[in-house]
Amino acid sequence: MSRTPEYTRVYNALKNLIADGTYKRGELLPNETQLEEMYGVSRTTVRKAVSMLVQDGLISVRQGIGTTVLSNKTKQNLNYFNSLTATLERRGYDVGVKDVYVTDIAADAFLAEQFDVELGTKLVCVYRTHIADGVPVAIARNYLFKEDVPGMAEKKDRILSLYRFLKEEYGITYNLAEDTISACNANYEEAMLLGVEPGEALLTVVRKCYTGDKVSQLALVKIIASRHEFVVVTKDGL
Amino acid sequence: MSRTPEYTRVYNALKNLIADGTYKRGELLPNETQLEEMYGVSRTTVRKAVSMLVQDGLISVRQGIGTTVLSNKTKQNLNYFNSLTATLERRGYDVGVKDVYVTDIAADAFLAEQFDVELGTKLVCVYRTHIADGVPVAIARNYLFKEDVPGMAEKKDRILSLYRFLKEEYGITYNLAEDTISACNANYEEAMLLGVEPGEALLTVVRKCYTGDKVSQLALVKIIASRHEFVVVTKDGL
DNA sequence: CAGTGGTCTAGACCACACT
DNA sequence: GTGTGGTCTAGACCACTGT
Repeated sequence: MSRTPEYTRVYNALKNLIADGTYKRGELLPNETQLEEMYGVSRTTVRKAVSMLVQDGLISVRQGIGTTVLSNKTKQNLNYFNSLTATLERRGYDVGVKDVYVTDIAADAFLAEQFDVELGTKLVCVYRTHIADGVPVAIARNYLFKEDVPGMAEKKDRILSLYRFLKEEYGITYNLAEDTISACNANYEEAMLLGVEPGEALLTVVRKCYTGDKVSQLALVKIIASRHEFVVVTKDGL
Repeated sequence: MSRTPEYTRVYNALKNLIADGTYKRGELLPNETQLEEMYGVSRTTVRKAVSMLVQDGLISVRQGIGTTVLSNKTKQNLNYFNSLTATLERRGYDVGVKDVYVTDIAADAFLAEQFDVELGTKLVCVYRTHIADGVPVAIARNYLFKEDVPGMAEKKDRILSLYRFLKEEYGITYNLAEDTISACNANYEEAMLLGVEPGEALLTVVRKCYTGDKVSQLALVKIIASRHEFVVVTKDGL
């Protein structure tokens, strides 16, 4: 019961045992009672760790049968909310941004609705082009409340992962994100920035980040589809 | 403790109270102890129901503060795994399929790897064009094991929602799905089937459905991006 | 400080899958 | 029947937030 929860310890331990082949694909994990004993925790804690592995797509749990290993590859799936930078880094790319531009802006009708504020509310918009291994992969616009990030324009050169930057410089974190994923054809400007032909398919993500009950960041990201994909693991349902 | 779990009862009750405005946007829900008393259940059960509402994007939970209502709109988000048909129906479209074609096929290298079976394993492929309000929205290919769906070709006219069909005709259900979402430009054939220009952006979804630890269905779906989007709600993380 | 959610325990009984 | 995960309880203490 130290700083990190017990279920995190159990989760990491099991993830490692799956990664190193101690539990192989198609094999059953020890049952819940055995896991309780192995790690000296209660069933609640075991079940929390197991459900995290399910979210990772690493195991499958079936009542009456047991828990089987599906894969030994740690996947960078989007059930957790991660920045584009972090996702690309985990895939082994050398990640960077270029053409960072920070400007003040007043909320138009679209932004006012998204943030649920008055028209004209003072916002800051951060434009960036994401690079992986030297070539563009995505263009992003992030909108923030001006009052939340005083003096941001002067610090723009320090922005690589925006989420990390906001946390370190301003102590801003988010507890919930809602991603809306669709696609579009690149227009002329987007194509030039990304180095592709106009009309090429782009993945679009609109991300609303909540601090508490308030939308405190809105991100519009367009990603070259041939260089990126999202993985979502779901269970139950029809 | 009847057929439906208690947390489902609590979840639905709270969802209704949010939908009808008893708990309004920005307001706090009763705390966990109060909810225990209101519904006569333990804290574990309350927390399970609350976590389901978080997954729906309806509420936000903050330690030390409480549980606040974010929205009163029931969203059709993709944290639960649903068929395209079900999602479109919930949006109020009049849904159908056309050009259903069922054929036997032998696993090629790609399919053999996806299903983790030998090259040449006997599969069935179902081709369909999804229609909403009379116009095409998506084309889908679903691959199944031939042995799992004997005589399927003769029943093809009864397929509307494939998932419902498989459940009712063959008792097939899935306990896990892994969706990989990206985008592409429509080629000539796809454009003709969907009634769009070649090159138009399409959302692509590769869905692996698991029965236990085995991939038992693979779906390749291409959706007109301007008519569809995915919503994913996530919490925590960086 | 008081009040909130976050974590955890020990134990119980139910529902499902296989033999 | 036996063994698995699924649900649930009652209670405890920790960590964070605001006053």
